[in-house]
Amino acid sequence: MPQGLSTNDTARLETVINTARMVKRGEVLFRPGDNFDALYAIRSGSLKTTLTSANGREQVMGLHLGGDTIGLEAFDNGHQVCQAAALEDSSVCVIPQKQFERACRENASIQRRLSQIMSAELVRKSAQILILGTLRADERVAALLLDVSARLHRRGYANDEFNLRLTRHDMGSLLGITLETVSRTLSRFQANGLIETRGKLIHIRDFNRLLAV
Amino acid sequence: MPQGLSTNDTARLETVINTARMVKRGEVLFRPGDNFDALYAIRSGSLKTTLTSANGREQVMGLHLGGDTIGLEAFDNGHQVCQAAALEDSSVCVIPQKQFERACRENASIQRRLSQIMSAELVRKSAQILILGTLRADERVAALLLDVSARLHRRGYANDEFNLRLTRHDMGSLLGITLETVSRTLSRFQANGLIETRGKLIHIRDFNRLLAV
DNA sequence: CGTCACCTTGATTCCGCTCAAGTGTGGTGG
DNA sequence: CCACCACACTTGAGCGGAATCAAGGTGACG
Repeated sequence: MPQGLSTNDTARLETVINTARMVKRGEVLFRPGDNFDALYAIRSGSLKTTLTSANGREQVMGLHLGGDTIGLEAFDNGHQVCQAAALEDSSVCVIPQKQFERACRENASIQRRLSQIMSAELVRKSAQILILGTLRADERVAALLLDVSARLHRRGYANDEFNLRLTRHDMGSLLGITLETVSRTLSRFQANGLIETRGKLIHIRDFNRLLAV
Repeated sequence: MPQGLSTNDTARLETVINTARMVKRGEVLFRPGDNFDALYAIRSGSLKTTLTSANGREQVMGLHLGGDTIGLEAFDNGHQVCQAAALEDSSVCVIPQKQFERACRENASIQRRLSQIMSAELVRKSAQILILGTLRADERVAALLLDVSARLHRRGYANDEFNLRLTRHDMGSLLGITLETVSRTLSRFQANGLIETRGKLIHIRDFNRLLAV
């Protein structure tokens, strides 16, 4: 969140981020319709956001890792639109909306940073639309693995081995395919030596061939 | 754009929006990689935004009508990520980024309005992800027709008849299906009395059955 | 009035879904 | 600590919806 801010601006930001909150695995951080009283910056762990349509179908909108900020959709009409649930025991920074808005008003850098974060989220969603609109099943799975790998790498973790806390069902929902297709695709990737999996643990063995779809 | 702003705030906003620009049908307003020097508020007409992936597949990201603001993704890294092209002769307000940022700094209402616009765009993209991830072809086509209808209605136009300037190909791309499927679906809707079409002109005859997928 | 892009409709193919059965596996309570 | 149980995962068989391939038809514009 403080990325690109000076030490002074970061200090100002920290005055509004006074509380951390634990979210246990499976616990829901916010639901559609909740009042917009805070943004949440993920400190550790991972969450998924989901949206359920009128006819009851659930779609996983995103997988969110440490460093991500969630709840941004609520600026629109003052209410949350997604549901956010923890995939593992996680810790989030609570950023009270009122105080954060004041900070934005007083500090142009923080304000610009907010625009940047929201814009980055727009880009992320655009990428997801591209995946859902143009890729075949195996390409989607490869794209997910490479995306998670790159995001972890950017945060200083190993990029070739990680725990993907999503279930096969959630991965399928995120990618617009069924859990069976996800499972089969991962099995095939493993058979072809692209990856190794053991349950939720994923080891990428051949980045080039995974990139080549 | 000035929605929800006081007359004073609107006046302040208008000081930065000094130029209108015509964009002829087929003309490109901005491209991926262009420097972020302005946002664009659509005054009249319609545009499409598209994104082309590394392997050359093009995805229509959105259909943008009068009142919409485009170019918001560029806050992320200072460059445009989508391509915006006019679907018909259109007019857009040019909002120079530098001056707009100053206005945001000086005027908290304008700043809040920016957050709101970006958030609304996040919600719109979420809805598109939901469509691409969960709906079948005929449901997607129905969703598009109803979405356009509702947006026009909100702007005071008739909600049961409109000109959809997208080609079948673009509609298909937007919805993640092929142009043939779009064409067949529209024909079937017409045969069943849900709509009437004559080329790009669309007349909705039965909202209820269209809603019922 | 000819040309070109867009659209419609049909035939066939195939990718991913559905249905089904069996195999882990982690969390809980005895 | 172990046994159990619910839930998650894997794999197979068959089907179906949408893609692909193909062949006209339609309309806008110079």
